Amino acid sequence: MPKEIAGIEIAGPGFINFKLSKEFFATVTNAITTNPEAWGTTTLLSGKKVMVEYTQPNPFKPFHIGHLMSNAIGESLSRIVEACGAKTVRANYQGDVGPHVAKAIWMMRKKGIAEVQTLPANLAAGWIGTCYSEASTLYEENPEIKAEIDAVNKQVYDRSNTEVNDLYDWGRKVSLEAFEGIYATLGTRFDHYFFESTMAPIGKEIVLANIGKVFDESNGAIVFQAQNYNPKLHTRVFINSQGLPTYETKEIGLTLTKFEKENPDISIVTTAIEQGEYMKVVQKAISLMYPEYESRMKHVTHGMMRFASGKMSSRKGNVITGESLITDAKEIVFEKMAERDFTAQEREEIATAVGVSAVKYSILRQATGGDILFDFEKSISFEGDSGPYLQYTAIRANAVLQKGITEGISPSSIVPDVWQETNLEKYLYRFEEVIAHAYAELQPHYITTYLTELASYFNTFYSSGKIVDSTDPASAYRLALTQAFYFTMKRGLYLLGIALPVKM
RNA sequence: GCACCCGUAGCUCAAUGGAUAGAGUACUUGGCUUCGAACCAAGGGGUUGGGGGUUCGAAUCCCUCCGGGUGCACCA
Repeated sequence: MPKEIAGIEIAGPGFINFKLSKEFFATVTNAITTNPEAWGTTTLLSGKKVMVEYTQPNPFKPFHIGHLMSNAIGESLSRIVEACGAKTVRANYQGDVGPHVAKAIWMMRKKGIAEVQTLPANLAAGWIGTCYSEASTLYEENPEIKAEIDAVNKQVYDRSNTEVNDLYDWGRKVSLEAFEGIYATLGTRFDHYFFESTMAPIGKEIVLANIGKVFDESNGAIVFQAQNYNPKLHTRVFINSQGLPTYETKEIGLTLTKFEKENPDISIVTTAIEQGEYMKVVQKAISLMYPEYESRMKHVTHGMMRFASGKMSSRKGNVITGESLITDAKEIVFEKMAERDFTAQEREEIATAVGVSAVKYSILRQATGGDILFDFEKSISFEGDSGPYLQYTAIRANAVLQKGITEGISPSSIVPDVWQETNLEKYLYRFEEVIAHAYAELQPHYITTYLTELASYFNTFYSSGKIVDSTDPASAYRLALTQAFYFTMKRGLYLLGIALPVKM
């Protein structure tokens, strides 16, 4: 994807063997350092609106690792399309109805909520999640309890029991509050929250209106026979034989609501790969009714997080959730910072930024779609190929810049007469090309790989000699390069959804 | 059984049909009185699951076999 920076066409692959001119390096360095706000942007999606849906947790259930994966990928994609000039709209779709709710409420009622009602939202939500898990086990094992929970499920739907209503309202509110805390930790802010409870009637109306045209009756249910349009697809139920809308129908309601509300040029949905086939069927049905939406719907999938050697528990021995993963990562950062001189508040902020970066990096370092093999000690890495490595390198570059200021040396993009070109220079200019590539394939890991290599080149440059040296006239250019690197890394980390603390 | 995704160094992963398939990790060794060592430098480690084909050129595209994951009617 050839592109021009200040009139100079940039090269494609194999850059490292290309002989680039000093004028080229000077132009690139100057472009980055004089206008860092514009660096790391493209005009590919200029004037477009892109809606990105991700995370999708369920109130009353724990925030799972899958939600963490979807969040890391979705947030990064949101920022990447934004960098390509689009207006990004972030959406979250949450399952606030269904059997899981009834299970949790049944157990909540059994235990009583008087004591937990005063707890902070995250602890109360944790307790609700435990209620759900315990009830799920009983639901499978005990037919009488199953019947009781099914009865509660009906009450949740028709709101016929005040006690159930109160438990539902409180539990939903507390769950959503707790999720909000997690989003804040992860650096996500959603523009829209959609709920299954509201999408069900919208979708049902559309399905009923298209019976005979798109949908058919079969064994008392309303189905869509997708294989008639594409032999690789299959039949799915949209309204079951009891007249209740299934998840497919809710998805139709959701998609149409999105287009009606925001009319995005592109609508991206990030989910686990299990939804892959199902989503193709739903999108086919939508495209028959609304052909104008067909090319605008995109689905990005991620795999599961699998655990090495059967170690399915967190550091504290509990079941691993998305939340516990972050907590565990933070604890390791606290241990690493033990000897450093920080205030308590700094410690908390740094631990969050570095811990989250370690987790996000482990998700965003590989192509989306495949499973991630997770071994806590190895995967949450703070050395080498890791999020903290990138943060550390950026902070170190900034420390050099600060020293330049105290020594009174101003950066200059003019390349000295005697100068041995570095890989850092040869690689910096490719940043925007990489962003374009990441957008084209909806793959954040291109940026991760690029930043990791860039950091490595900077560290080599850094260790090859002093950057700030008032006796050396080349110091000004070395500072400009350092500055160009710093801006690029800072911007790149932002695109991955990783925060950059001022120190660590 | 059918469909989709995947198989690359001991392990975890990269590689836009293009040059000697690269990183990290692990292992061995060297480097902090310096701008932050969460760092850097050096070393060994490969029949890209097997076999065929297309191409000037294949980890990448096609066929086949083997192995793994996921999905296939009233869950989400």
